[in-house]
Amino acid sequence: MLENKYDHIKVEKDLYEEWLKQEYYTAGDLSKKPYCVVIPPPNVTGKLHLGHSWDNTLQDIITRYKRMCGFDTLYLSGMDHAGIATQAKVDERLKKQGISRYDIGREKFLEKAWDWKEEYAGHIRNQWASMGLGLDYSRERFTLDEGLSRAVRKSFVTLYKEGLIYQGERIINWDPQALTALSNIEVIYKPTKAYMYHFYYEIVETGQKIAIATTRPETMFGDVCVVVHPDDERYKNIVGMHAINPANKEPLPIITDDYIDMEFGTGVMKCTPAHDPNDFIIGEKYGFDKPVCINPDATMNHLAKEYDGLDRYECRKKLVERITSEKNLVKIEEIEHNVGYSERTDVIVEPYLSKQWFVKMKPLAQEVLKYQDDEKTKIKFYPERFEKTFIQWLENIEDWCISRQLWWGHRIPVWYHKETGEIFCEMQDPEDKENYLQDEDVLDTWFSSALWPFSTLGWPEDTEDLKRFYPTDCLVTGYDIIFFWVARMAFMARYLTQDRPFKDVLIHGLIRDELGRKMSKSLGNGVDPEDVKVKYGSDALRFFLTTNSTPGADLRYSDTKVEASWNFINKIWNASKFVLMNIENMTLEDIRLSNLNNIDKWMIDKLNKTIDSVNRNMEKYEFAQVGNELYNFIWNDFCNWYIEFSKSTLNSEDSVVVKATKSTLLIVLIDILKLLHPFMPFVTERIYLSLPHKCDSICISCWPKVREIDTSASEEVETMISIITAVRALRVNYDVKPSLEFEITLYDDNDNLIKIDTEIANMLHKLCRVNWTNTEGEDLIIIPLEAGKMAVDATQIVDYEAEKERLEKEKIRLENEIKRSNRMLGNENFVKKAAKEKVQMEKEKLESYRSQYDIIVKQLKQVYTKL
RNA sequence: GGAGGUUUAGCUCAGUCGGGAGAGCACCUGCCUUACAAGCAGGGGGUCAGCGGUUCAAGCCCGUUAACCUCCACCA
Repeated sequence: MLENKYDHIKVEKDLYEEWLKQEYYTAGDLSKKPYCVVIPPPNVTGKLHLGHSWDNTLQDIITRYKRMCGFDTLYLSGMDHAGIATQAKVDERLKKQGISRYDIGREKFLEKAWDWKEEYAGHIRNQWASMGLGLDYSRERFTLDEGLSRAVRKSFVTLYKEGLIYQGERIINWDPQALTALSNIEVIYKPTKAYMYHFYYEIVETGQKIAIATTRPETMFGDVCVVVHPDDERYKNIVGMHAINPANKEPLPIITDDYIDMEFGTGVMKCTPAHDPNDFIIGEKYGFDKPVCINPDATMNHLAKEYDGLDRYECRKKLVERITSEKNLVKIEEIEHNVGYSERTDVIVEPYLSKQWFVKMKPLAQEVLKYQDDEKTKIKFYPERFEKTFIQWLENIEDWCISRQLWWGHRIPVWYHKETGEIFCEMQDPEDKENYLQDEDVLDTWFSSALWPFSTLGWPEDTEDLKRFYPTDCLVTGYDIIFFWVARMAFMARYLTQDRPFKDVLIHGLIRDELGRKMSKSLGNGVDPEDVKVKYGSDALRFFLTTNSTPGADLRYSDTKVEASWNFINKIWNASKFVLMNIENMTLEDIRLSNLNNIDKWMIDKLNKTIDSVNRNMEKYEFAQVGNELYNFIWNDFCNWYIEFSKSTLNSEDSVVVKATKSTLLIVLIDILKLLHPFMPFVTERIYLSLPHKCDSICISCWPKVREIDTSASEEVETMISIITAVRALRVNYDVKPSLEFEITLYDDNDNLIKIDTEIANMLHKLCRVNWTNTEGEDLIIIPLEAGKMAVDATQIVDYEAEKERLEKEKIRLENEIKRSNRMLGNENFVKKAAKEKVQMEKEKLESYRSQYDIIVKQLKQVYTKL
């Protein structure tokens, strides 16, 4: 038996441990068709936030649904080492102990990092457990584990041998705090206040002065030339001459290139090949040196002469002061422009010339784009529009800088011969190791993430899991990491496995606070999922997260909406209690779908329609739609109507009638629990296990199926429902004494008497004290119903004033409807062009309105005589 | 500069095939009816952002304007 009150803490307790013990989520039933979702591996940097809860719940809903539909379902568990992020956390922890990672060295540092990983992996698993995720822990992977490291090495070696990974000296984004290179997408551009400094450069040959502007004066120590546009009349005379760099007094050759925008600034640009990507291209083109004047930690080097060792901004300040004192300052302009910041450390990124490893992207991207054209090989995006984002990025892709100057990560599998410098890159380490030095760098953390869907299944080994579950079926992730992750998995999978990594991608948005702001640490507006779980339970949180937005849209967290979800669960709890109280010890085996009365049949019919629609929407990942559907079905059809009806039938003396209704109650309840289970696994399991039948967990039960049922009486039941609604309204509108019984008659649209089933007539009497008569009288209130109309004996209803008001309102409504209908039918084009059924329907409507109108007018006349 | 999104009830959002505008919360009225007052019953509340077009018919399709929000690329 269920507890009297729904207590989410008690309900959710202990169930998860049992599920794991029974291995419900361990895939491997070879008699079934496979279905696979891999978890986007969370970073082992900290606790999971509400965004994870959302992401994971979506995956869990999909896999629970598929499992119940009879698939051998694998929801694969795993975590990400998150290179730079984790290293920063471990650094921070060491710093608190007064240690730097350089004090303890690479090996010791890595030990600390592994400790950190173990600790946070535990937290993460606890959070997964409290969310109820049906993960297969027997296959759990970590991006730095042995198998995945082999996959990473295999990929690197393969790509390297094919020439798709290369080492190059290029301008990269340098994080001067983390002291590592970054890829383009790890740089966040933010509008920032800055100054544009205009300086005079003296022409050596003529002594004249020209003005050149820069936002980063400290890089002037790395300048190699001055560039103007070849068509610029203003500077024609000085091309080929030299300008004195006011920073170091070196003469700079003046050259021309049509890269220059004559409209911008003074139309003259200084060129710093080692510190600006565009300048780099020019430097290459004309064969200039590329002097580096800034150190990795953003201090100046010897080229800056007296500023050697100074921080880049300190140097800027001092240099500007000096140039000003030398009267070479034209002006300082305050501007706002986009400045790149490191995604992880939030320091300003320095464009920096350095030797790094890159993945050649064009050929890899091309391959994905080709496959994307074919329905059979493409990755299908839900919603579709994100495919465009994905494609556009691939079409404009730049090479990917994959080396990082960190310790926590996959060490680049490249050795340099100590004498010859020759590169060794194989699956095995070099045999004469003592003659080689391994590359110090590690790989971008996204390199291993890019292999996730197949590396976790055993690739590069041709394992059973890989054969069975790959390509995976659905990937769920936020739109913010389409570039970071989805695109990279796509091209790695194409290249290394000659397949797509997954068939579908379900994209969701960002979670926001009540005011629509992004949840962030700095705003302190984050909502901790653990708090929500304590207050409302996981089930309520899950239902809220997955039924309150459409795919791809952002979601606002709302306490009152989680509360509404809780209320819904409470409703289910109470309805279940009612069913359990009334079925006594009836078991599943006692259920018979025979001898159902019309109302029972109507209920099953409604259930069938709900199952049908839920199935369609589940396949499309339209979970909000499913949620809405189930909410309406359960709260309105089942609780408000059927349970109320059943209270009367359950009192019947006829045991056949009682048994049929009990069967229906039980059938519908069980199916409701199953339909809801993917959304709210705990409460549905708790109730399911309380049912008097021998059964295993609802987790491994069968998804509901539509039942054959006679639906001929459904319409009649719908009519009954509309009669009850109308009578209730009458009682309120006319302020009728509760004891008063109504005498009513029912007509169809052609004024023919409708005979009503005794069972339904009895129900009407019980539920709203309505008597069924065929009397025709003068004093009738006519109420239109969905189908036909209802006449109520009004002799006992005294308030003619109210009746007049109601009728007048009704008259106006009907007049308008008739006008509208006439307009449509009077329109030749409508009659000619619209679908025949539509025209016919409209004609019938008009008929109905007219007859209703006539009655209302008659009624009104009568009412006026009474006033 | 390029791309995408949003605009529907007081608030948060649905609205699938173009064919009588919906839900939750909030609000008003009446009820402790033996599953549930976290509930039941009844009710009020909309120029579907503006303008134009296509169509017999537009919240939905096309164009345009406005406001807001993302993403991408970034210029000395």
